[in-house]
Amino acid sequence: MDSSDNNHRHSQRLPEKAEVILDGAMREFLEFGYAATSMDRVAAIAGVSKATVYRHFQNKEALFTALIQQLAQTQFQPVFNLKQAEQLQSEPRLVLQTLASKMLDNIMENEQMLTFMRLLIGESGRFPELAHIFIRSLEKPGIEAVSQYLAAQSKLQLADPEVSARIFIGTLVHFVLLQKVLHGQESLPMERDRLVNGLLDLICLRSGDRLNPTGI
Amino acid sequence: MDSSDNNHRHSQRLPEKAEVILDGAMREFLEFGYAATSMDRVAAIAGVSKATVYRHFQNKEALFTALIQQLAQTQFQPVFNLKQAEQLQSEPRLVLQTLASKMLDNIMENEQMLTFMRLLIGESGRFPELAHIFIRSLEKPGIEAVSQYLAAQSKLQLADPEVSARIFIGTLVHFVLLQKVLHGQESLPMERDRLVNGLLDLICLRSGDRLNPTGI
DNA sequence: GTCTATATTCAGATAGAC
DNA sequence: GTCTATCTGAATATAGAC
Repeated sequence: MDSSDNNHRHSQRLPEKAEVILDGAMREFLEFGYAATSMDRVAAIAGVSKATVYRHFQNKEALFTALIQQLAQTQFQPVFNLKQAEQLQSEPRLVLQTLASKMLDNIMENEQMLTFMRLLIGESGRFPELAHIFIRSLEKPGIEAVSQYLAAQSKLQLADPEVSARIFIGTLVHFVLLQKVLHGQESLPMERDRLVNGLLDLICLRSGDRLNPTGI
Repeated sequence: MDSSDNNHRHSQRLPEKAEVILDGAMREFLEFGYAATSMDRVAAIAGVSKATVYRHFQNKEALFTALIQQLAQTQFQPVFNLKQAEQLQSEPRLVLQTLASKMLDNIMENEQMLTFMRLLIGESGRFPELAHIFIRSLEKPGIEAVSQYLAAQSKLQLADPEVSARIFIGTLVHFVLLQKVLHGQESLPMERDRLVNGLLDLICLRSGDRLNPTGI
């Protein structure tokens, strides 16, 4: 009875079995996808037996959903840390440029993140709850943060800040999707800074700032 | 020897076995994904034996790539038919609105298309050539058509039409991805017309057209 | 060309010893 | 709690008759 609590005695930094299993599961699921990942390999990589895996996770689906939840809420969450300090001390265009840069850096140069996107979108038909987690942990906070920031910039005079936020994020996400996720860099090249600058022009230029050569 | 050409004698409208197999394969791959689709079920749905499937397609990968190629180049190609007639007789904003409407109708209300996007993105890591086909058949023509159209509209005075085209298409694709592919309609609602109008405002409004209330 | 039957491998999941 | 050993079903692919 009292011999069963060797779990939280002084094992604060021995990684729990569940963690080890999740680590192995991450590698496998990200590499092979859901269906092609075998519980045999998950167990082998974690260095435990298959029975142990099944003692910690009811079945393959449960392991997968637990993993995706963990990834969405820890590994791949950051990005939208627009501190108020930064927001206030710069021009909106500079703030947005910094944000776009951070966002693209965090995603495009992180092969694991790209693989995660492939996996999650690919399984979004069979695991709609996981897609929902992705939206709540990543897309929704992102859109809301940008939206609120844009709404607070009276200089920009944006008629619909939430729509502007979706244009901003949508353009960048689509860029990542095309260039990296779908490997379109060579067949459909586009310089990153060129796109970002054009996007910022569209969002930030108030009337009178655009060239105005001929009539009107 | 000469008994082997019963293939193209008068069978012009008896569907060939390969077609029947591809039809069955489409249903299976779209429903279950690549790894979880079994050649047994493909054969059963097509009404042929497994050996027949393997006589027409070298293996599962070959069947899958043949299928995706066919889908990308026939089933899911249309969309960007901006006839010159339409282009010339309307205001750019109206042309773009029509285009956005057609595009969203064609994708958002077509569950097969959404499933196809999930499948292709999900397998883009393991089948990069297929992602490339997707880009060449769908994304590239789309971006180029919009880009050329925008470039020809001198009224719009767009500094970088190709970037504008990417913003236009990227915003719409991301909208589809969020609302439909990832099932974000309830958790992150956005009215379609509101987004499209805001997007058109951003792209089409020349200087002086925006509200200009206070100073400047 | 198409079938039936089968070889072979491997999957998810569990029983029972320790 | 963790292991070894195993059940059961299903997967890809092929051999060989017709």
